[in-house]
Amino acid sequence: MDGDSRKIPTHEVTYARLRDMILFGHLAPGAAVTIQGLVVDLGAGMTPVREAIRRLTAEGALEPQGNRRVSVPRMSAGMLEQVAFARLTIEPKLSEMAAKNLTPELIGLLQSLDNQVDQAIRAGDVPGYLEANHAFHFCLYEASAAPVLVDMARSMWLRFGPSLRVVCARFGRVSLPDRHLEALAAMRAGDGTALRAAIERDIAQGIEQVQAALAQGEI
Amino acid sequence: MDGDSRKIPTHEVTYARLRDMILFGHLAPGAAVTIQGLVVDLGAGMTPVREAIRRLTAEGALEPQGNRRVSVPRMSAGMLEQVAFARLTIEPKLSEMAAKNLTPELIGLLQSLDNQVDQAIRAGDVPGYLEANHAFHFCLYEASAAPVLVDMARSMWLRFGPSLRVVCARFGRVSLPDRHLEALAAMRAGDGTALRAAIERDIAQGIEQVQAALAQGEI
DNA sequence: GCTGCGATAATTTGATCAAATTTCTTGAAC
DNA sequence: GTTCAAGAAATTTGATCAAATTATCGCAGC
Repeated sequence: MDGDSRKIPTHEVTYARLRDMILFGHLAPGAAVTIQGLVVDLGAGMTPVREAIRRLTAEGALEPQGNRRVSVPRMSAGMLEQVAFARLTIEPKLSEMAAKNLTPELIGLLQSLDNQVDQAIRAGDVPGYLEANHAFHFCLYEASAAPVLVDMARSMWLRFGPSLRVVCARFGRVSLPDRHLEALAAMRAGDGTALRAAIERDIAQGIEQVQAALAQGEI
Repeated sequence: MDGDSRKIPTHEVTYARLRDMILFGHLAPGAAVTIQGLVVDLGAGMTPVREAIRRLTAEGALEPQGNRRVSVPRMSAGMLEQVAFARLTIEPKLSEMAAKNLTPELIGLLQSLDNQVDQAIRAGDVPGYLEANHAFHFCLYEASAAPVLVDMARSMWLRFGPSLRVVCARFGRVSLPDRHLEALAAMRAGDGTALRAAIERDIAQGIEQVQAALAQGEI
């Protein structure tokens, strides 16, 4: 029962939980992240919490404030520009590399993940949308067999995460044409170049959302 | 006043020391990195050592072995390809961005760092060369005011580090034309495009060194 | 406005527990 | 009698926790 929950160490679980909180916009930009706070909230010991915070700080998901405090970074225009450049460089490349390794089974899995994305959008289920969208992208990227570049993409998504909560607030106002359909069509056709282009447009669209929110001072 | 030795926390110092050991090729690829070993070697407590290892693992500088041990990653052809792509994407971009912010004082500092590089090469001082070369590149990159991309570059250099010890063994056999001179000339001329090109060639040259060593089974 | 005091939180240590690896032993088969 | 292998003890190393220490911040008093 709880014997197998013992298999996976506490600091890994704690890391995963804190990471997902950041990744899916549950933590506001600028919010303080304290060790003792997380010890209480997550019910973990001090050492696992420390490690989770350190790891995420190293990944750029959290920001040291100088005076040994840590907080969720605020997005600025400059940061967004850098993240946009990195994402638009790395992720299309990953897509193209993945195209060579896609099997019918994997494409089927990606299709079902995209169905979950659509379903979440129709249901207005924002957390569900974010998780399914993340799963879709990284399921594809991991097929690239390029762990170094996937790590870089993960870091960029973590820097993006806190801003998602404001983008979510725009959901009602802005339509989201689904680039994933183009991507899936390219996968089935075995067309790496088209897949790359579809992913590139998908990313550019997401970045524009955040850029617009930023310009309107919603972040 | 001199209480500043206590100002900077132990885990930061420990992190910096371990990072430099990796960055400058003092640790062999595949070598085991144990907490207790570092506790003895670095004379630090267990918690600071743990944190240093976690941070560096998150940065890709160390590799978990599955059975909760960590080791220095071995470079493979696939890894090298990914690191090469990332470096050749990020670092020329950083150079071009930095070009806009270079002051005469900064160019002077970079010139003196390059002098240290030359001096170390002439003296056959390998550690000195590695440190000065690193300082030159990141002094330039930090002028870009793009901390996100600089972090990515740092991570790539850390993945490169362990391979440097074998590249160093080739020093006697291979000549190293100095691309830094072209870079410095471009800086003085205020030519961002030329600076970008010079740095790109410098990086490509370094990668070719490792590629050649890898092909000959020296790693 | 500056200084010292108290509260809060981070840092660090050392001890203890758990997991994994290595080594040693034992027993059976040839 | 020798060899090999399975299993158990011992050692090494990692994980977690709780207590003691130290730094930082806010606030009162001068």
